[in-house]
Amino acid sequence: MRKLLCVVGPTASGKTGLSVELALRWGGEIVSCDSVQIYKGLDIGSAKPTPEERRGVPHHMLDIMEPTETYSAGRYARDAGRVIDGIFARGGLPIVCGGTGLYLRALTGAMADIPECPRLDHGPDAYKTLMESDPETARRLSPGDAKRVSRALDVFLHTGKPLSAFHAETPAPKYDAVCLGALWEREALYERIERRVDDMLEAGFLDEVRALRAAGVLRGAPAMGSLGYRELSACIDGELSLDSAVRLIKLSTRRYAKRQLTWFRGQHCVQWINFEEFSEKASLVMEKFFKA
RNA sequence: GCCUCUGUAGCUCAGUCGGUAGAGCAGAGGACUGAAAAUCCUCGUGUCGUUGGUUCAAUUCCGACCGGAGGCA
Repeated sequence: MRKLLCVVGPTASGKTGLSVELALRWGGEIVSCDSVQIYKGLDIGSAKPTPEERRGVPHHMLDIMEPTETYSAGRYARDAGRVIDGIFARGGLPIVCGGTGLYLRALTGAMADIPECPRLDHGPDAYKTLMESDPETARRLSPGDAKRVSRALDVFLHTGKPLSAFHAETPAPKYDAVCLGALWEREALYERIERRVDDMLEAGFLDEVRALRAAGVLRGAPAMGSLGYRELSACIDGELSLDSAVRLIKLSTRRYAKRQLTWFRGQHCVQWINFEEFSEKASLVMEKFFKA
């Protein structure tokens, strides 16, 4: 199984800079693993690397979707997998960089092979229905977890096969992921988050959201549910003051970082490295990476 | 200076007709198989401002003191 180098961590942990450093030093290309940077026009608020930040390193999986389109972990696995195989084919070093845990799992850890299933509205008794059609999945899920309950029903109704059955046939992983995690003390990370939100506003985040709206991207569009875009849309529509919007963005971003930490802590492939020591420790890791 | 109100969890506040207390928010932990920056689950011990008194027992009643807010001079 092919080894795949990944740089992971919570938002604002400095993944972008670290991965570019690695790429410059070892001749790599960046494959973004970020569910928001996928979208065109979501630049400032998604902290998409600018041309200067990319420092001439090729970046993939950015700006491939319109903000009105729906993307998915499955499509990411397919699209990014093709890009990575292309890099390998020409003898390059792909470096996956991003904080979207599910996309990374879909890419490296394999995902059940399930056909596209249209999304349906299952009404208030969705959980009860699932209990009858796929009790195994129902037991696994909380009745309040509307999205997963709904997804499980979509799969069952469209394929006639319970989601749990698909999961049981999940294929083996495609890559052997070697993940470097950018480690921060919680408090320091939260400070970075707050400062970065301020910087984003300074850089014209609000205008970016206005421009998207003006271009016809509705509030309900998939991309607009992202952190910051959601709150600033509410602000533009007069439902929030800018101050409270900013406060909310900081709050929900901190929570997001916490969830990412929970996710990546559970991934055993992650080697955590203190951000300050990253550059020096990377050599050792890379040496080992290339050896075996 | 006098009067009134007030002091309980990191914050905003409930409450205990005397038997050592609980909500919201913040925070923490967890889950996660094609919406994932999404979605969901769990978690509340704190000298009840300090100090005397009454009482078997005081965060609760009484007094003094120390913060804070307002009112009258």
